[in-house]
Amino acid sequence: MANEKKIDQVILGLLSHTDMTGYEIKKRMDTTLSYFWSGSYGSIYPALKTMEANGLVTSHSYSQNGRDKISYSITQSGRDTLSDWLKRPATRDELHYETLLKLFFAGEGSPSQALAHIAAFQARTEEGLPYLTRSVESLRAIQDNPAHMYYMLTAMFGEKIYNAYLEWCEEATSMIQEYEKKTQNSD
Amino acid sequence: MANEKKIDQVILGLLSHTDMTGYEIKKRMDTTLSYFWSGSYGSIYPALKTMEANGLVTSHSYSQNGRDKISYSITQSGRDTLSDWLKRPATRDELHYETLLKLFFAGEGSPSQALAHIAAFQARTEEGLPYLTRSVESLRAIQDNPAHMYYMLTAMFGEKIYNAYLEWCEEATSMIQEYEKKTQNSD
DNA sequence: TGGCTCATGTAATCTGTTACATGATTCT
DNA sequence: AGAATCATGTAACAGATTACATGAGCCA
Repeated sequence: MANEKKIDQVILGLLSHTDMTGYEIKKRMDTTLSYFWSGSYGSIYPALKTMEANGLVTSHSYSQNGRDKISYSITQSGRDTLSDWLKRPATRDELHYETLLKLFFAGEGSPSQALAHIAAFQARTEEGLPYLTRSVESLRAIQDNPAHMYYMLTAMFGEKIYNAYLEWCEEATSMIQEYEKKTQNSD
Repeated sequence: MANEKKIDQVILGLLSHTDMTGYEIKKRMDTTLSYFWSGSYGSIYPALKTMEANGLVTSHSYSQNGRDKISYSITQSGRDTLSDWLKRPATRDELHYETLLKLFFAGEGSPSQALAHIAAFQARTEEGLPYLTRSVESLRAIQDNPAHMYYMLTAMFGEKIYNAYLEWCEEATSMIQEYEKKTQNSD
């Protein structure tokens, strides 16, 4: 009955803001949503087809700059579906930190490997943080629209945990380096 | 060639510390690893069977308190597989925060719904935090073993981000409440 | 006695990724 | 000219969850 497929809800949510093509939806996931959601073309395009067949979205094809595009709009039925989903409590948050997993078992490897995993994680985080900081700043300025407040809140979440990541990276790195110094082990 | 199936690596990692039954592996995931990994019986038991067939683990059945158990041990081949995996960089961390998703689209719902999602997230976080704090404290005391340092580092990670979650929950809650006051909207 | 936890397991299903294919346009 | 990006899409596969089944022991 109730549509629980998450990818559908994400797409409906994005379309509730503005019309988009499948390609744009993917891009949006890779930027605005990247710190709390992800999805591939292989899930987006089929989901759009299915939802159109079910009357949750409509499409119209057009050409822009010589490129063929298919833009999707949310229907009232789609809005109702999204609204129903928003009413229900979140079932759970699915977090799979491969980095943490490798660190947890790092006793089977070497300290330098552990340091490398942390450094890679740190680099990725540092790369993503400026985008979040900019988002928070620009959204703080425009308080016209309730939706903008919610965007800001999620961006604030991202900014906060990214900063927590970076703090942790520094602490963890120096603890492992201390340990290396004490044991004088090479690998 | 190289075994990339994550559930296999998690199990090998746990077995690298000590022998365990499938049931114990599941329990461990739900406690020690819960803030960065999860898995179900439906993935654990079949993985154990397959890995036994491939010589990565061995099993022995016994009875304890009248209960039949199957305990698994990691083999040298299993350790090699784990070690190979630890050498390779983490491909990516998969984070799916359903809570954030519902908040991002909360403009299509009501402020009270948004507050409810945050409150539920806060409650779950508050429930899990004491376990992490205790883990960090007890692991800080025993610095005998490199493996313990890595456990502590992951627990520290959990503690840090859980505290960041809670800070954010308070900020987000009061911002939404401010907004509600300004607009005097009921839902 | 009834309900919960311990303990193992399977089948159906879901959901999604990866890798590929296609072809046009824009950038260098 | 060649590489990268825009843009859509599919097929094969991977990986995991859910729901169920079974049965024993423990607690109130």
